[in-house]
Amino acid sequence: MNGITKSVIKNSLKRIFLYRACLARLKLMGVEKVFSYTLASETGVTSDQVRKDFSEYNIRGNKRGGYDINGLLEKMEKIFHRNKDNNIVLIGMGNLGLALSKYSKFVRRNMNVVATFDIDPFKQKMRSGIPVYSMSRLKEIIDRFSVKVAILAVPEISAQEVVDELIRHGIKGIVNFAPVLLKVSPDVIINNVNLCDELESVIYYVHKQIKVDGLKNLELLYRDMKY
Amino acid sequence: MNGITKSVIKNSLKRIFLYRACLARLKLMGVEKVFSYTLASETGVTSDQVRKDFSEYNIRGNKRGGYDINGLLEKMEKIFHRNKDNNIVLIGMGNLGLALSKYSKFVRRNMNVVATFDIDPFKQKMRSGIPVYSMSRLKEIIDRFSVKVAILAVPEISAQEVVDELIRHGIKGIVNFAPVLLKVSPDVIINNVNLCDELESVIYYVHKQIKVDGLKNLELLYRDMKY
DNA sequence: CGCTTTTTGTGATTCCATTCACATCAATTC
DNA sequence: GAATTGATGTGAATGGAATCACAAAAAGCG
Ligand SMILES: NC(=O)c1ccc[n+]([C@@H]2O[C@H](COP(=O)([O-])OP(=O)(O)OC[C@H]3O[C@@H](n4cnc5c(N)ncnc54)[C@H](O)[C@@H]3O)[C@@H](O)[C@H]2O)c1
Ligand SMILES: NC(=O)c1ccc[n+]([C@@H]2O[C@H](COP(=O)([O-])OP(=O)(O)OC[C@H]3O[C@@H](n4cnc5c(N)ncnc54)[C@H](O)[C@@H]3O)[C@@H](O)[C@H]2O)c1
Repeated sequence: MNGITKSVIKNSLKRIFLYRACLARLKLMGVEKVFSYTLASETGVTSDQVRKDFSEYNIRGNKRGGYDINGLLEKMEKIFHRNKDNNIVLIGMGNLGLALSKYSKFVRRNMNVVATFDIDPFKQKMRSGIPVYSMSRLKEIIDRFSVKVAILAVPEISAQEVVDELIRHGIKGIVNFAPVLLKVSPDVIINNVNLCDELESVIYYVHKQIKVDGLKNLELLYRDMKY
Repeated sequence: MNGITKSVIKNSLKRIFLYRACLARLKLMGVEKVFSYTLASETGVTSDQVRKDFSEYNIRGNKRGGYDINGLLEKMEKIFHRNKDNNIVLIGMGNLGLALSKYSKFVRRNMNVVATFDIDPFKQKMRSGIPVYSMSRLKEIIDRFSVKVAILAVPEISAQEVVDELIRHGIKGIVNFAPVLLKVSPDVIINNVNLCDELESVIYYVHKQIKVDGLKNLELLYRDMKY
């Protein structure tokens, strides 16, 4: 039960999600076929990339005919196990947990938050939306709904102990919002989402960009001066 | 004002954030010096990686003596512009926006959400925490606080129009929670955070892992049968 | 049916991030 | 103060992901 776990989610997988979102939109618009370059320009990648990604996930189209949107979406559903329901538990019904529990897009993708848990008895009284249970019922619910994946939205300080408990009860994958590196055995998938870092990254690049723009202007100025 | 924007945040930068979080923890514990391999084992990377990353950001230590934690943290603060305040606006005070507006870690890192905005007059009446303004005051606030970065937590359907407005008023970087690809000019930094995808990735890898484990067991069985 | 056009699928190539290997430097020991 | 030890810092090697280039397949057309 140890070893730091970096989240290792492939870029190609993230792109596949992009393609799928795009395909769903096109389908709604009544489109039936796409070419790799259509998807490419919609998602901001190259058409080679699209085809290479499809190739990696064994998705194939019709030479010359492009791809059939329905077939493509079906294939993706199978790949992503969206044909079966995926039951999820959410731990920590604070600010973030509450927002996540109300997010309807999860359900629309067959990801059902079947129950939420909180240590705070006051939170357990909430009666709108998804039920909030005490931590003592964790095992019962995980077993009943064959839950394999959890969302963790508890404070930093409790994150590790909660994770240990989750794994003891059979959880195999966790989306972790607490800004700590969890120690788990390597067969457990951890995906760390650190919103502070995401924001700070943007600030960093914005400052850098402004500096670069500044330099560009300087260069222009210099060029002007030469002629 | 067009061109799809993928978020391009370097892994090395993300690791630097990891190191920093780790250093802050160590400092609290009263530690004053670290070696690259200390940081490495704490963050689950190799010590080469740590040194290479530091080298990329021009952070340098003492040969043989390792790194001085205070010096390191100061250097990082400078790199990340944490010595100055960074003013942020948050658009969309729905479920997610509300949670984010209450998140105290932003402030602790000198990232101040100076104001939030919502189109809904009802939301504008909220009087706890950060003020919620109507969109008509966007320009005024952005100018007054020299805001360069925004958090976007509005519905998918409004995301693009709000982004256009933000950029018109001088915003240069956006953390976008709406699951759409925003079209912006290439000098604007976009960081897309798609929580559905993050969750779905975990589900995908968990299923895959279970399959792999299954195979491993099969192999064991097979080996047992041979002898 | 064979020729042309169009798009896929993938080996070959390039590019970039990580890892390796070691020269360099600072501290410590004798 | 020379020798030794233990760390950094960085070019070189490696590996993996993105791009390129083109052969193969399907559709259309005379
Ligand atoms: N609020 C945000 O927008 C935000 C943004 C990014 C990251 N985060 C991170 O997400 C986590 C939750 O943030 P939050 O703002 O919702 O905090 P919060 O304090 O509002 O909520 C935490 C909840 O977890 C519960 N809890 C505490 N210990 C528990 C335990 N051992 N078992 C079960 N439940 C427990 C608490 O009762 C509380 O309801 C934190 O780690 C925070 O750093 C929050
Ligand atoms: N709730 C979540 O946990 C969650 C998780 C992941 C992603 N998201 C995404 O974040 C966004 C917000 O989600 P939410 O659950 O908070 O939705 P929500 O409907 O609760 O909140 C959206 C808010 O934006 C405001 N708004 C709408 N149009 C606007 C405009 N043109 N200008 C300013 N404000 C406007 C609305 O009045 C509302 O208060 C969505 O795109 C959603 O897909 C939400």
